[in-house]
Amino acid sequence: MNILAGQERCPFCRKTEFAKHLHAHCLRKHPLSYEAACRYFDKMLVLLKEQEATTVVTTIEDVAEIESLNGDWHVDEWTASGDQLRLEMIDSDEDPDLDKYDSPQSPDPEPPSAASAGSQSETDASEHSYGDNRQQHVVKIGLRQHVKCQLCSETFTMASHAVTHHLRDHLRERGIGISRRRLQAAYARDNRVQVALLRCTLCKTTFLERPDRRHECPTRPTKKSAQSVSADRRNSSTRSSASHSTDSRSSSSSSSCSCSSCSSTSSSSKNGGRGSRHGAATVKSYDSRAGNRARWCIHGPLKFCKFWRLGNCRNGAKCGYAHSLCPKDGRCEDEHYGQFTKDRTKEQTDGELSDLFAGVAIFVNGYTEPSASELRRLMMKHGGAYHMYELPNTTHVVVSNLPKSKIDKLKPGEKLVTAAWITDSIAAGRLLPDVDYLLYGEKQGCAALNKFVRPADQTPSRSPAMLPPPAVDEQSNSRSLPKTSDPQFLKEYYARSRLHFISTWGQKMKRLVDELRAASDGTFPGRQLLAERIDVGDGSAVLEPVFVHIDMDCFFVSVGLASRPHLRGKPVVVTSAKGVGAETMPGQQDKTSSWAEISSCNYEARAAGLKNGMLLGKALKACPDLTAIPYEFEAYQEASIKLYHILASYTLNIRAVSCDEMYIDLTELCRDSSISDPLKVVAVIRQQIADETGCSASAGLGPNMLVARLATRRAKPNGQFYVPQKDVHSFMAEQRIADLPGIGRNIREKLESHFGSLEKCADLEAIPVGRLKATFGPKHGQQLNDLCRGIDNSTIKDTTERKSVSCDINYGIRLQSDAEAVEFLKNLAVEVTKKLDEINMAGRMMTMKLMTRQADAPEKAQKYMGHGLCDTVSRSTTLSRPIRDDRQIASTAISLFRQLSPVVVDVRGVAIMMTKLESTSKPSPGDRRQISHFCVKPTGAAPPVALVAPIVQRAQRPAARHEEVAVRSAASPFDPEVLAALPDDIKREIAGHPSQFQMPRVERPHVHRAESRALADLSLLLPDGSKCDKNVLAELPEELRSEVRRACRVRPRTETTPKLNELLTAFPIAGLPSRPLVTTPQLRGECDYEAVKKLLLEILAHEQPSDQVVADLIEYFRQLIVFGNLKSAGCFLRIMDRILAERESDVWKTAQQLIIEAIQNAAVQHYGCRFEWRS
DNA sequence: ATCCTCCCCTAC
DNA sequence: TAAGGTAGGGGAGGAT
Ligand SMILES: Nc1ccn([C@H]2C[C@H](O)[C@@H](COP(=O)(O)OP(=O)(O)OP(=O)(O)O)O2)c(=O)n1
Ligand SMILES: [Mg+2]
Ligand SMILES: [Mg+2]
Ligand SMILES: [Mg+2]
Repeated sequence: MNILAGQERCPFCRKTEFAKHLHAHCLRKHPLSYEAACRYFDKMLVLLKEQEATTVVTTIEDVAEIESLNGDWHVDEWTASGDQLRLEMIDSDEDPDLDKYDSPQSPDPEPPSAASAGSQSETDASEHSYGDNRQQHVVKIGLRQHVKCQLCSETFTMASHAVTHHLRDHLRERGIGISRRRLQAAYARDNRVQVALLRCTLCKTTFLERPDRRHECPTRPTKKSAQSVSADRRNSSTRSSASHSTDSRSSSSSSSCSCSSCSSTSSSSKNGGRGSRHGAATVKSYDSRAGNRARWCIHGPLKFCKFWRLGNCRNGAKCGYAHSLCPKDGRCEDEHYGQFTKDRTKEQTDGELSDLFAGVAIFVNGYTEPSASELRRLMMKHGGAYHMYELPNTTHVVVSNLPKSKIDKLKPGEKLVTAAWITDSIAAGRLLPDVDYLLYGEKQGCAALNKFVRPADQTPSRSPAMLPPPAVDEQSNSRSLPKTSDPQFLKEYYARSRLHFISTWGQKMKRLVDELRAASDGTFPGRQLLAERIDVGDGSAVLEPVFVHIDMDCFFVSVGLASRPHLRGKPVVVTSAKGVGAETMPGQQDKTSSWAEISSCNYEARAAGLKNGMLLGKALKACPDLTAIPYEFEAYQEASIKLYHILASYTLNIRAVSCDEMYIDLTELCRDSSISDPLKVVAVIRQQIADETGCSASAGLGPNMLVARLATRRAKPNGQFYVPQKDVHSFMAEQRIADLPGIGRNIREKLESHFGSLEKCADLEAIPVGRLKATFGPKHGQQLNDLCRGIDNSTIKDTTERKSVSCDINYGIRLQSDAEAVEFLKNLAVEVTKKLDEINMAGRMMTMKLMTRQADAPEKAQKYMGHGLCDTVSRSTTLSRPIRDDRQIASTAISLFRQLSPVVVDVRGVAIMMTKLESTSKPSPGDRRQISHFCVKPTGAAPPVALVAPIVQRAQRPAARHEEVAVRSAASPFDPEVLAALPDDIKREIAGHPSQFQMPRVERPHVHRAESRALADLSLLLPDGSKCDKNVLAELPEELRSEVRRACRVRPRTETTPKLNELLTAFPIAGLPSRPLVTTPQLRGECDYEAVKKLLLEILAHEQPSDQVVADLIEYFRQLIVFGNLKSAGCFLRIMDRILAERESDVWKTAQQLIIEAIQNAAVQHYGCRFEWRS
């Protein structure tokens, strides 16, 4: 199998150096995460190597790239001062003559001194004999030096992508975030940078320093033949020390070297190949952090957790546990990624770890000082456990006060302590007796929770349909969610999702402001009211600009309480969790573990530590007296519209932010009306809001929007606060950094990890902007700099037009089959189309985003029907022209979905996003007139009914229901023999991810994953004379094959692609009937050319095509294109063209256009060029 | 430099 | 049970 060697062309991209390019494909072109791609590639290399005993690494870049998987580049020191950056690497050689290290008599290797940096020799890479077959490839890389690969003699210049890439990774491991780009810039300035890499070619152990001469490669010189290696792999019992696991992920647990001294270190070599390290005392690798002890986080063994590398954590938000310190030994229930439970523990770099709290497990109940997250960090650091919830083995509950409710919750054997117990113990350096900090109470009767207390003025007979969803059919029977693919599912979901509502309203309010501006006659009725209530035109007008930020206080709760005055003063939340009324259901359901989110909580509830977005269960623990009221979306919308109309009666210098929030620029009003005190104006406005909506609003005033917004925080609840320019500095200095808009949890943590604990803006101000930019990038750095100084030059007018339209559903997605997925995508496409129609735009680019269950996540998420722990992948495609037709959107979406080829049953979230929007001059067919929902003056008596007018349904076409031309694999999904032939570790991997493979799955027999096409595609695309042994590919794990397939599928986007017809010539195999096709495009079950032709002629004979027929044809042609059956596609298209040319029917003409357009889109997507079918 | 894709982050 | 949507800004890294 020489496909990887030499100059053989890549069957996919026609380039040479297959491995390199496949790797590149893996890295860039397919939707797996980078880490996963690397792993797969790595695995493949090992596999192929073992089978062929041929090196596949042909360039130094490959070596370096592979090494990056090990994280074995090592940065010894990093210093930065101002813009000067200096990197010093451990240097393996002060003496360029590396051979001397081989000789046993060579002087003891000294750790290289930093001073040696910059004195590099010409020798960049050398190979030296290490006795027998043991060899060291020493690759030195230095600035402005050429690096020569010993293997292929290819030379590279310094600061190659590969090098900066790895340096970047290593800096990240050390908590230093510095981009590749900046590293490269640093290289350009500092020629002392060097990197040394020493790697044993036999066992692949990598050294960062000169290897200890005691390194004894466990791989004996006897070069095994491919056969014997194979034999080894087929029978694990015969494995010898020379055939260590090829996959480090399993090597840590199961590979054991027959050599007694080997066991402890065998697990730490990621690329361990066939060897383990003996006596490699000088080895320094990032694995050494693990201390040779297998450690686990919730994702499995620590060393394979892709979230582990701090700072390198693309999805870091999702690993909620301190790696290696997971309180539950690798399993945990905390999948919630929201702001309150995500609680990713920061790296423990400050101070010593200890076992102070060994055996102690705390649960923090309510507000504490220090905060729960700090307590958690402390517990992690000092050997204790931190429980998100009260668990049976919780030993201490930490509280700061002791309301009865907390005593009520006390379980036997549990101790209530103050946080001081923990802090004092740490300060004392020993575990102080908890008895001094205990807060005991007698267990008393359980406090009952009033749930969903009805509005005081309403009888229970009020339509229950008005509870959360105003408009949902009752016929959809209550208990469970509709099937994901059911059109009812989306409808119902959108009727109940608060986030959908507030998101939609946010957009609508922006439009409302635009409409009000457009409709304005220049008069402002509100200013008359102003004139009545305050002195106008008396004083001198304010000179400086005045911006006001207005935000309703706990908006949803306020609206809800307007009809429930008896609940005022009590802690109240709005949530979807349906508790039955306490009065009707005596057995109070226990909601203390509810995963429902709180939408809004009032200020009484906030006193107990509640926040918007918190989980109800957690909230109830912190505040057992809580009252929950249901959503009243109509009422929120009404209040919101009133709010905007009120403001618009004073000024149209409005920036809509959300349904309960906006900025206004009062400068003009104050100047025009000669008002000296803007606070008086604001007071009048707020009073009017309270009068008309029954809800309070707060306002912040400042010289810009940023300061105004922060002033609002101070003003809340039901207040106002003005920060004039002269006070800005002092005001800003005391603002908490976390309160700055735009600084969320992650950025705050990153800030802290880089610059230590920062509390106030004054602390942030002290950090030079250059450092911020170096850490966060130019824009974010500047933003941070400006934020903490209260600098904000943006204006009220929001001139930017819409950039994207998307529909995301990440809840309730449970798909059983490909057909269901297609149905759902069609439904979703309709929603996207509606949104595009609303704004009269069409999109030229589509992005599909999928969330899929993480391999080790349970199938049932903790939150009912939630997405659980997921990986996210996305894929986008640029279309030949903007589209806004639901069928085209659906077809593109289906295609993208197929390209992402997820395990359908594991899909937990789907999003379609249209970008590159262009406004459509001409409304598309079936388009409705734009309806202005909002330019209706709300009056107290007549609620703006028009505002909630249901969206006009599109003329219902029969749902383009077509049998997906199912791609079925004739072959058995996964051949057990192939499985048996795989190396043990691969088998284990397979066993660990059963869903990745088509193992017999009785429960889901109908799932035909797109991967089943992999082999077919390969067999179609591989040139006949290829030396590529298909059997080898067949032996790859299926997931690997699918990677290869994807790599093949993904058209090279950037390089010039051969014309499709040339491709056809280049791969004439596609149409050959002799070639056994594993899968075949089918039209109505027919796949034979003549049969399809006959069918096509029949179809074309009809007077008019049905939508169904058009959909079938589109899908069939799409399949032909995807499968490379271009000849057939061309023939059929020409037949169709010929026949339809003499046809009168416009319907057929349109259909033909649709079909051709779909085909061209598919062609562009898959081949990068249009299909010239007429020739 | 600047573009593109695939993310990540934040806010309501 | 539960309804975890969306838009915009921006960074990383690759291609050109
Ligand atoms: N995670 C969140 C945040 C907000 N909202 C909804 C409910 C809020 O009432 C409304 C407005 O959000 P705000 O941030 O303005 O919060 P509140 O108005 O509830 O409180 P505040 O007084 O702090 O403005 O948006 C939500 O459903 N979920
Ligand atoms: Mg609010
Ligand atoms: Mg809720
Ligand atoms: Mg708000």
